[in-house]
Amino acid sequence: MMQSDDQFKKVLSHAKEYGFVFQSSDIYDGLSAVYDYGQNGSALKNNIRNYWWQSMVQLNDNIVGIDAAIFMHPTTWKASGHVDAFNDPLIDNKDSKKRYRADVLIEDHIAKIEAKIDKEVAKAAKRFGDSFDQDQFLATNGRVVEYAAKITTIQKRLGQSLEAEDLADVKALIEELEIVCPVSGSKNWTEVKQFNLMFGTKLGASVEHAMDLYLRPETAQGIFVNFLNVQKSGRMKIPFGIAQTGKAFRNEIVARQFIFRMREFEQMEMQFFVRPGTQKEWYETWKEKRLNWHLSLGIDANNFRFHDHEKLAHYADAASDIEFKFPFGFKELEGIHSRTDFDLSQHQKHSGKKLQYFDNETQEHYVPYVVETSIGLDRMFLAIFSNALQEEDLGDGNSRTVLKLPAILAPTKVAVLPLVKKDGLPEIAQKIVDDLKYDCAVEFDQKDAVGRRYRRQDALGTPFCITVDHQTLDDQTVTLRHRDSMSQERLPISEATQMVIKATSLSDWLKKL
RNA sequence: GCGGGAGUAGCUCAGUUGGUAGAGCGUCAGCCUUCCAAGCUGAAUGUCGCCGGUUCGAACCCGGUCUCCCGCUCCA
Repeated sequence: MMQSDDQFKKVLSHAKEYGFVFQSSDIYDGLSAVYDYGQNGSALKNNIRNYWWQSMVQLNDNIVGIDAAIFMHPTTWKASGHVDAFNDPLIDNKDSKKRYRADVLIEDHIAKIEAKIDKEVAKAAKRFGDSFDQDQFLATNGRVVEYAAKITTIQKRLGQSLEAEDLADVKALIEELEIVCPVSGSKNWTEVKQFNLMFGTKLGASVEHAMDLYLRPETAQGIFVNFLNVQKSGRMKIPFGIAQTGKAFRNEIVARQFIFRMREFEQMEMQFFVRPGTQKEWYETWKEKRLNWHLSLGIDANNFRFHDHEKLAHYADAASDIEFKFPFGFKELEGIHSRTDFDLSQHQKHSGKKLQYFDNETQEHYVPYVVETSIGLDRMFLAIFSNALQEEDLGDGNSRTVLKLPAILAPTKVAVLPLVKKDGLPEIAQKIVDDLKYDCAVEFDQKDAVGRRYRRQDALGTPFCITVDHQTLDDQTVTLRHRDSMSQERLPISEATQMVIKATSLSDWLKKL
């Protein structure tokens, strides 16, 4: 645990020191749970996004990409369920310091009353034996009728209070029912507070004509509302997928752990539309495909595990997370969910537009089922970055800090270094840089001893260094130095540059998928 | 949001009972010319997170506030 904390701290300070991640609005003391990507971080993030996009959209001829707007029609969020589900009345117990959803607390109380009714019924059934008429008993037994009436009253009042957003009355109800905290047993409650997980804003310049909008809390809905547009204009045949990357926003009560849980974050999602009844096999297929994608980046398989959900959200018939071993433990990196036809059906209902597909094979219309893969780009960044950052013991009493990023993801692919700053070596090195920059991200560095420059590039994750020395003047060869092994090989300039270009181009990596 | 810890140079951190700031590394300029961070010379960088209070005087004491870390809580 201690070790993990230390590792996490190193990740934080390394990210800042080497221009990967800065806190947002740093000079104004920062903004809670919002981060900016720096010169190297944005390059790494773009590379991750690009690798995902290529392996989804380019490699699969039945998956296409879109880029939907962040603003969406407000009804979208009613249909998706976010307006209700992302709106929780919460209450704290001052003694146990535990937080509860106020409505759940009251519903638990109702469940206790229901348990009492069940008990009465059971007792009566035992007493009367075969002649017991349960319906009649429920309607006539004084105690049971009283309980039932009480439940109805509570439910009605809770419903009215929540509907009117009368939070004071919700608290009053909790007090009147003498609900105690399950942990402390006390009735020492705070006020009920409303937490809305969606960010609201206004469309329209004048206040009276403004329309309430939300910043999207997930990108998936942009895909669902465009289902028919894409299917028809792209002549897509089921099964097919729509991929999208983009920002989403959640007003988290608590956002922590660096870029793991941010208020503004980026998702990479693919919604795969399938014939009803085939969702299970597609779900399994995508679980496997997605894990393979992660493994293709060369990260140890022991850092990944599946976590199958036992408690499913109301829209899902299967759900699993790919968890990654972050410095603070195994946490969700990607979700693979079988979402049934819930989303499309909901949008069909709320919009009044048919969102159906005619299947020529089966000669029938249906609302497709959806298998979703949804990964957090920022989480992927953190996974890659924290896994790559290593303090390596060189065995001779020295150690080095090295960022072992997959070559295709590294912000800079190669640094070109003149061994010394004279004798025309810098000019040759600069020439190599100028030739290489059309093919990959390349850097020039002539400051300090060459060993120190190697270490600097190690810390930035640059996979290759090309060093120009005096021999280069004679025979046009250079030293190609490899980041991970620290080994060197002597090669003609053109061979060295071709090797770098090949090792850092996507195609060889994509072929492994 | 609650509880605990923390905030001093780019990074890691010192700073004695209150007397207006230091180190190492890094950065920059120059010298040296050497294939794995440690040679030489010189330099820059802080309103000690912010605001207020106590005091002749605050990095230090007190209050508030912002931010970060840990635990709870929440997590489609």
